[in-house]
Amino acid sequence: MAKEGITPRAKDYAQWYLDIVRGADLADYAEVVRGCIVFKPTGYALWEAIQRGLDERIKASGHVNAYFPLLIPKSFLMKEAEHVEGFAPEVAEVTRAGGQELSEPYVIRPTSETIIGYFYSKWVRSWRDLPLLINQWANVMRWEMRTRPFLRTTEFLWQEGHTVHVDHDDAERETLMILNDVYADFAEKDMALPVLRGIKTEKEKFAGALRSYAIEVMTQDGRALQAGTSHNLGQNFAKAFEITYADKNNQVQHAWTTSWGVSTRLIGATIMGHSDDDGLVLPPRLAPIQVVIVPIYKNDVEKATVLDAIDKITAEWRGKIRFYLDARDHLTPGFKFNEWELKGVPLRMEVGPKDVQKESVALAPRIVLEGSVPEGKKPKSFVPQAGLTEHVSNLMDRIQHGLYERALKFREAHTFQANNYDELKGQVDAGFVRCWWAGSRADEEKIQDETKATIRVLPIDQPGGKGKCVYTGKEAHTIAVFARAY
RNA sequence: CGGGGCGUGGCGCAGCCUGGUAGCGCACCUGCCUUGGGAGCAGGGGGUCGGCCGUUCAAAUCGGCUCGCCCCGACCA
Repeated sequence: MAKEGITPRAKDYAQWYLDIVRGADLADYAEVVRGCIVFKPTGYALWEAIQRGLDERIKASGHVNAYFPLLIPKSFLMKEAEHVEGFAPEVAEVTRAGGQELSEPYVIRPTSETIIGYFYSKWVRSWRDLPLLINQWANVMRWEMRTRPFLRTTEFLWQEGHTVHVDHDDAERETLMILNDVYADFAEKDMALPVLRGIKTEKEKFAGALRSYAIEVMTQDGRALQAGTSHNLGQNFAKAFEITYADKNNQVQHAWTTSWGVSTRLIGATIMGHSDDDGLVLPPRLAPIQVVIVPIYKNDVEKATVLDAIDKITAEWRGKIRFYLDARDHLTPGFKFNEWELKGVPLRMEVGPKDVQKESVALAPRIVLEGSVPEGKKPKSFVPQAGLTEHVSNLMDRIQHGLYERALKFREAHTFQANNYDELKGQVDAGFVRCWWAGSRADEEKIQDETKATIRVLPIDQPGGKGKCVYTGKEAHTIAVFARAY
């Protein structure tokens, strides 16, 4: 039942993804600028919805927004050894401006720890200045070898939070609070995507961090997509940039910093997590258009009465339901049905002459809901106009929850337990693999060479107890989750 | 950056091997007619064939260089 021009997932998942991006009109390749995309209005509207949900949570937890320069003196990037090593290969430099060579080149920010660190060192003097809780919405640039719309582009949009704390524990609390109360909460409630929360291994952690945490989403081909990261930077950047404060005993201390970010990759996560062979599927809380209305009529008289009925029906929707009336005259209803399914609108409402007569409307959810008509037939139900606003609002909730449950079931069905390395090798192409782990960084690298899979996280929720390491056979106290990553 | 594939109206493609004034489907425009799951008919507009250089009387077609895109791999949010 795939739409024209949409490659079925089972045939070619990568091509399916690109077909959705193009078909739903989310982005255009910026073919004149390597690795970049244009966020078209629908794609950008998704980003705006993501910004709203996150910004609300970021501010509710005491942070404020600010903005730092796009250009960073190259020397700044060099100050934290591990950080340089991690980012050097992918930074773009500005060496010439104003018609002459610059005495010191700037780099275009790949992330802003360094320049923000410089300013924080000026702003922080006393323990009374802490915690310093600032977030920035910005674009960044990383010269990646291979790009993919939303998932990895040379330039991308994100938010990066940068905070300063008095000690390790306070920084750690912040790092975890962001992971749980901001990122995981947003992903699960607004994006309807279940996330796996955990700690990154040494091999996968942020360049320059003491410890990195992440939320990981499972895509429909069973791979892992890092959807957000939160880092306890320890005193590494505080030392590199001399962020110090006088404590209560007037002793000068190096501060502890954190940073955390999510990017336009979340748009890719939403696409990969929910969409199907008919096109994009959007969770109602994120959808720029929640209900599309398709009027049905045969002549001008019918058209007038139908549009009039729609006006009355939607009069009380403003501010409650985001809807759009597709009044294009030259297209048949059937064409519109398919087009809006491709664009992922959660609910379609049809209003025709029969509905006007019977004071009903036809409602067709984008996904099959629990307890409705099984696969094959597209579910469409006729409901009375009386009480419709509430009915539609309820449907939005049911679709939102339905999406979450569907994604969760999928993840559970594609999460395996490996007791030995052979099992892991066999399972890792199909999904997440949980196993006991006591290996080294070198062991992890060897596994990556042999299976393409890496440890995505050491889950925060550990079962306790002990077992045999999947690779070394040694006694292990930690469960790791392996997967192939995007 | 390595291996593979591909650049021809907005989109998808044919034409290239064997050089000779650029074609098809969809989309678009106009009109009629239709409209509860991708309607029909008629008329019409739109492309210096990714770019540059070369071979030739003549290049979408042959040769060289270059740019870009897609897939696979190494790097990454």
